[in-house]
Amino acid sequence: MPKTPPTLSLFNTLTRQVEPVRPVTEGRISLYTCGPTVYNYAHIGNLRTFLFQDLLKRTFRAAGYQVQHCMNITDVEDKIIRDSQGALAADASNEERHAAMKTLTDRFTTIFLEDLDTLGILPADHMPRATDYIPQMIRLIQDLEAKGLAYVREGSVYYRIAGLPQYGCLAHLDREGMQSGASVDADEYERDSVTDFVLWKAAKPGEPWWASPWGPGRPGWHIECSAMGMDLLGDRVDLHSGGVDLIFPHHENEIAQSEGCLGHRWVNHWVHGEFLMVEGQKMAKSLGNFFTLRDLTAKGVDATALRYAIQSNHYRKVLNFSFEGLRGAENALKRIRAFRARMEGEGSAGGGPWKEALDSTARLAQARESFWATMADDLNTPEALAELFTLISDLNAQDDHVALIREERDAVLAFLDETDAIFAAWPHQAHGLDAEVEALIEARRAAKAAKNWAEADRVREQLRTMGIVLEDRKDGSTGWRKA
RNA sequence: GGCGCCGUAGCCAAGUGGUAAGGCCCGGGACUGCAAAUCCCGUAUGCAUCAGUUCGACUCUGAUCGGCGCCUCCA
Repeated sequence: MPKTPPTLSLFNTLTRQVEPVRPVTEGRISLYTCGPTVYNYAHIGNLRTFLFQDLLKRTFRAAGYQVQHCMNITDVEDKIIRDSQGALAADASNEERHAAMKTLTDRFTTIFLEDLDTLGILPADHMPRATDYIPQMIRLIQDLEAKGLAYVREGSVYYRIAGLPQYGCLAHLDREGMQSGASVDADEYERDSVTDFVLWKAAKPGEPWWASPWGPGRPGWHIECSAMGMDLLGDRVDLHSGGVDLIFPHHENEIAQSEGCLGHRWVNHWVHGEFLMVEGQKMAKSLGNFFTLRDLTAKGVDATALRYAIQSNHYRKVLNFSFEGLRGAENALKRIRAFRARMEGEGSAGGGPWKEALDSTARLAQARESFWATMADDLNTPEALAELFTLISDLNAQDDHVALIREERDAVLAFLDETDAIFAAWPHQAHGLDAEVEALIEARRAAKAAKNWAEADRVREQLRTMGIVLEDRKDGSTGWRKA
């Protein structure tokens, strides 16, 4: 890797343009990604966003940046309270209410982390839970209060958006438009303006609460990201991301909270991932096309294929998830993995039709350059993968005719490692063979030598059911790979 | 009503002013005992429709049709 990493460009929601990412500190990236609200299983739409964030992070890392990544776990929120308090008696103590909430959020936090692992999503450096940052949130709200940007109504605290000129800059909303579109939340107490949002909610009967300068209550919907983001990543963050639906109100309100407190720009680059549809329709439980990762793996879907299917589409385009697409992804991965296995082996050229000789070193260098140029241009994964595939085609053809030497094969493998560090779908596989497989391969070799084709085919089929695919080579030897 | 996105082959999907990348599927061929893998050839005279700008448009402009999102639950 070069000492100064290459500049990568990303679409910035603030400006609605693809812009180079200029980190506050050269060679380092601070990244805040909005994590889950842990009250249920994540669905594949949620996971698309987390996969996109993983791609974002891995790309910067692979480019040579040191990435400091913070992903929050939101473990206090309306739906969490709704789903965790039902079994409690009306006079349950606050301790009991907190315990019930924690039981629910602990359970789904564990499940969430397992899902991330299944999909090859790297854990963040910081995964703070909102309930561990209540004091920081209170201090932040007090600070906003002191600056005249927050006001109290009946134990709740609201943000006065009229006090922040840049309010609306991310979502590109004007206040008039918001006024007419604003809905009324019957649960809310009186606010100065319907567009003001809540920072701290006064406790209602049956809800867990924390003590605060404004009486018992709990944090509002957006404050945790501001508090934890500033606490863990600082006053100037390079990248902040989430799904497009978070642009408004969540991220707009984070900006209001953080910049109202700091008095200057908090996040330089906001990046948002698009939604996902299923078989051309919105994903909805009522349509029966609502999937969690576990729904899919139970159907035999390979999580890596899902990862590939999602990452082979551009993150800013609506993705149409389909089972046909998943099959296509599996087959595309087979091609890359078979190529990897071929490069890991020694090669045995055998002629065949051939277009023209090529210099594999130069060809590889060109592919690598194109790959990075296209990734640097707003994470254009479809085109980056196209570069990889054309390289594979060219080198397969070359290797058919004149076997690449070990040194050349190793250079190709290094590039596969480099790209796999981003896509996490074609890693090196351990090459150990157990004795049983070894014996079967030998048995087939003997049957072949005796021209006992029926027996040879039977053994080959037996191995195939064990997940081992044999490939007879031109020179008479037999190779194998995992299916 | 306001703001915004999208419509490219059977499916997925880049390109975004200079004459349609790539993947999957499919057909033909080579190689093979047969396979597998791989290679070769083929598969959109056309990029929702119509009109315009231009020497030239999928790419710019306008209109139309269709799909989607946001406008205080939401990945």
